Amino acid sequence: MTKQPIKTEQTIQVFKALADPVRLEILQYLNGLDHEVACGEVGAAIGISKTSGTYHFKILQAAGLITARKEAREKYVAIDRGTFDTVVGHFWDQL
Amino acid sequence: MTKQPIKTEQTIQVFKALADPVRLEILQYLNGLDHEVACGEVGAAIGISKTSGTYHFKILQAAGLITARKEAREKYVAIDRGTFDTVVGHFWDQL
DNA sequence: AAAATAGTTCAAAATATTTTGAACTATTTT
DNA sequence: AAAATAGTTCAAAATATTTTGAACTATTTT
Repeated sequence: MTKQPIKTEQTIQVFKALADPVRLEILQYLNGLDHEVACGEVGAAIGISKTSGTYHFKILQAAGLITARKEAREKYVAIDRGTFDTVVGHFWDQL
Repeated sequence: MTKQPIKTEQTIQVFKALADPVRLEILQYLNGLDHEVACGEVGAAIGISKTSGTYHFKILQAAGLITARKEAREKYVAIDRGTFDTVVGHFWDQL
């Protein structure tokens, strides 16, 4: 059971996802909660349009920084700190 | 003597600097060394043009990820792990 | 059944980043 | 003094990211 190396592509995807003020606001909002919330709640809280929300949540999810679960009409999102900790925590080692 | 909060702008600048394959290669090269080297050596090692080097080294330096010192004709660069550790290490705290 | 709600898709426009080459400055070598 | 070397500057072109609005799907409320 040896540790999996992290691919450069994943590292870049995560850093790109983190390198945007809107997405940092989303993460900040989610980080203050200990439960999932609907995308609409986040969007309303930080003042972005639905369309913009769809775009940014997709990037965060693809990077593994949030989890997303669609239930009927709504999509529930929550922060996923594991990806950050893994990718960023091992940055120097496997750079 | 309380810790300084890190501004969102700096966090974004650092993540943006890290979110590029050329710059990751530069950091990887520098990370394997324990001394400064001329920009030209790095550029030759990873196969980029002088112009491209100038562009990327400037971004890395502005983000605080490398130190740069001009001596006569050459510019010597070295990795600066402190910025990464500070900005990224405190990410969740002060998000 | 109609209206409202939550979110998505698509394409166009706006904006930001990266690459490229030519001309340049300053320094070192011949 | 001329040539070579290390890096910079500038502007244009190429590419990537972000924003916007209209039309849409699926679900829930009235």
